[in-house]
Amino acid sequence: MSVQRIGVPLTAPHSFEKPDWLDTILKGDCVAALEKLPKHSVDMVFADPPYNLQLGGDLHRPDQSRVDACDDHWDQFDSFDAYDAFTRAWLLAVKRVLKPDGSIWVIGSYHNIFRVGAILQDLGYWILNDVVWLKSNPMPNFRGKRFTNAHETMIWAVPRKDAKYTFNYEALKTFNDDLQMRSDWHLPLCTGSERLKDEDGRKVHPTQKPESLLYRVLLSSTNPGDVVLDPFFGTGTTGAVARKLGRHFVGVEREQDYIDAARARIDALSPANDDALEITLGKRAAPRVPFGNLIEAGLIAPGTKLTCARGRHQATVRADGSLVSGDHRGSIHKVGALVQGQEACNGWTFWHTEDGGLLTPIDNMRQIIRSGLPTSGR
Amino acid sequence: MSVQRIGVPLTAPHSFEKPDWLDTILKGDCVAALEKLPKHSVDMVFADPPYNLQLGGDLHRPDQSRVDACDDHWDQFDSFDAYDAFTRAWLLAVKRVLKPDGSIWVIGSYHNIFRVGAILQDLGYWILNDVVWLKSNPMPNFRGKRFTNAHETMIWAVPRKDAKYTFNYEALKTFNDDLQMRSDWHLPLCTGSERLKDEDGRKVHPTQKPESLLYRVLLSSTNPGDVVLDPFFGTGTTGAVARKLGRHFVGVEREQDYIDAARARIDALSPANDDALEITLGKRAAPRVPFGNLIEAGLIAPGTKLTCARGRHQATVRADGSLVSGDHRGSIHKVGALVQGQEACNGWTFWHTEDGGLLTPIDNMRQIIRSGLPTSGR
DNA sequence: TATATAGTTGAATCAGTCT
DNA sequence: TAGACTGATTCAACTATAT
Repeated sequence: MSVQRIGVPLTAPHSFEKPDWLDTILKGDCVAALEKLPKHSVDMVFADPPYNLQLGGDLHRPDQSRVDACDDHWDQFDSFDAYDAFTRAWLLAVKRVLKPDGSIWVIGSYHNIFRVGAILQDLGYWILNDVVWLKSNPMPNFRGKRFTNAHETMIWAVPRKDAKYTFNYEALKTFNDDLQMRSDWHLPLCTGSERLKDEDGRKVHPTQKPESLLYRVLLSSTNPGDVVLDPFFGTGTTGAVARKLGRHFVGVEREQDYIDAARARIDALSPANDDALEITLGKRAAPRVPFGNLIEAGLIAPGTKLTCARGRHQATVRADGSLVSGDHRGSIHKVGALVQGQEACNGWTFWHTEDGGLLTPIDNMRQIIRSGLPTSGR
Repeated sequence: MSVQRIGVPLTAPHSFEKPDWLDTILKGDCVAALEKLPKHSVDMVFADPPYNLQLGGDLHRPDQSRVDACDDHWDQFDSFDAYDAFTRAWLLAVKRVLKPDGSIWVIGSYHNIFRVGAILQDLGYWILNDVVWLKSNPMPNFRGKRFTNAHETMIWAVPRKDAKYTFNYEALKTFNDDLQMRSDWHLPLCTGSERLKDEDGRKVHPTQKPESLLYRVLLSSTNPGDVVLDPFFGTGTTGAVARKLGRHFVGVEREQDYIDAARARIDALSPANDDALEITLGKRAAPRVPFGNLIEAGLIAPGTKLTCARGRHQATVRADGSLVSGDHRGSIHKVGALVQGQEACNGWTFWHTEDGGLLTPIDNMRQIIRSGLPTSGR
């Protein structure tokens, strides 16, 4: 994978000086700072605005340790109206500096993304896709009160319906093993050595995004030499990936601590170093197929009897994918272990369905699900 | 572990006739039809509203065959304002008939889901999760101008912030091979024999949802016997799955063709038997057993020494079920917290009895009480 | 040095009942 | 209604320490 170099040829027909704001971080409120940029001067915008989380008291893990919540002042808003006004203001300011054929990405969670999306549409932006970032290692739901919040949503939009935006279809397809890139991206959180820490080992920013995410965003919707604006620059992930990919950046950030960290981070990079790119490529794994999927898919009905290969043990399937065998209840693995008096058991190969005397391991049905073939329905 | 029965016994203390609208499809506009239902009469709502698709002209595949897009007249709105007014109206009508502790699911795509989500919040609904349905076999993006649109978004919400909603956490966890269920659901489209076709082999409804999706929705947020409302009933996937899972349904639909198809589809079904509908319940569903009961039952004697799992902390049981450890006195939970210097502690899992070097959590004795096994008495 | 075990952590709108 | 009390609840990945 090769990368083109930055740089505008000095002899280009419309040559111009490199603007002084290019590859810098503007300090201040984003709406005010964006007034310093010329109209239609950036090719793409990546924005990670405050999510307006409305957290209650402290949350503790089952081991009693306290969750380090994002409770920073910049994430606090008095009401939805206040958040909407804020959102409308910065999206308008962005629209002025964005080129007519540029595009914008905004990331958010269910706390804010619906408001952002509706306001984007109200302001005349045209949504191209929503892309979901599926986290391979999200924080669990410790109290068991909801589904694990395992994704965030990105909206990709253009400032007008008929914009001729950049989309590197072939590059993305190659990147994705020659399959069209889908709207679901499986990537891990920003942890480990990539996560910026201060001298005391504390994270510098509560919500630093992984470079792998920005890598895909910039690769898909910008060209080398393009200018990428991030109005909520934070610790500069957008700038770091832009530099690695040979794109220009301009950031806006209010907090001096974040600016310092971002500046140091980006200055340490040399542009378009292929080696540096390697680490940004995320892992991708095939999704697991839990036993419950077979029931949903109609491959196994609640009430079905399962047996082991020798017919010694029997169990009945319940609606939630649990098995019952005598007094034993639980997952296919747990009940398989219990009926055998063993510590562990692979339920997929242990349990079988019977059809006319023919025993078939339930693992075979999992293969049907994985293959994507249509199932019979129930 | 018991299961509620379908239907209300006529002799029950607060007996009432089965409402005439139960398990029926109301024909007409959804706001008008919902006025026929009593206030706070449904436990859960699943809504698949029109998507407000704005397709400019026909879409063709590379081989020039026309894509059968969703261009039915019910899916056309003149503007975002019109769509918002429509959305506000039906979400308000739904809020009247939904029980205060019920919940609502709404499914949509990027065309409409941001407006729906923002209006839900504006109307005072409290979002619990957004759940993404990842399609294992989505329609490719034929023009290669965007990412393959491979998912739809569902919003799960309650009508007020402090609602005590139904969430079958343990059942879903069992369903998912003993891992808590996440907000990303990988499920195939509705195809094959499940997809309703007319005599000419054309699909009856353009956006028929897979039963697997509804199966998971109903399993997670309803109990057997609950009433599920679908204000955009279409060809009745919600009703079909509700019947299979021993839930009641009520649907609203404008098109007679859809009503006929849905009615025939549901009438052909018989509900699963009660045993198969039984689901895995968590500890919260079990009756409370005070620590003193173990003493009354003779499972533990006053004066017994308890220790933590590592033997670091010790305490003595007193006749009233309180513990003493140094200067600390109080319940198993309070003393457990005090000796560790923590705010809270689950005494049931913290304290252990010792027998020949073997440590056993006192929670095991609680299991004996709950199981109803005979104890030694006093 | 390699492997095993223990500890830490991540954008989180995270309890229910009785007095 | 506010406060006290009971007691339920976690997954993947990385880091530090121990063997």
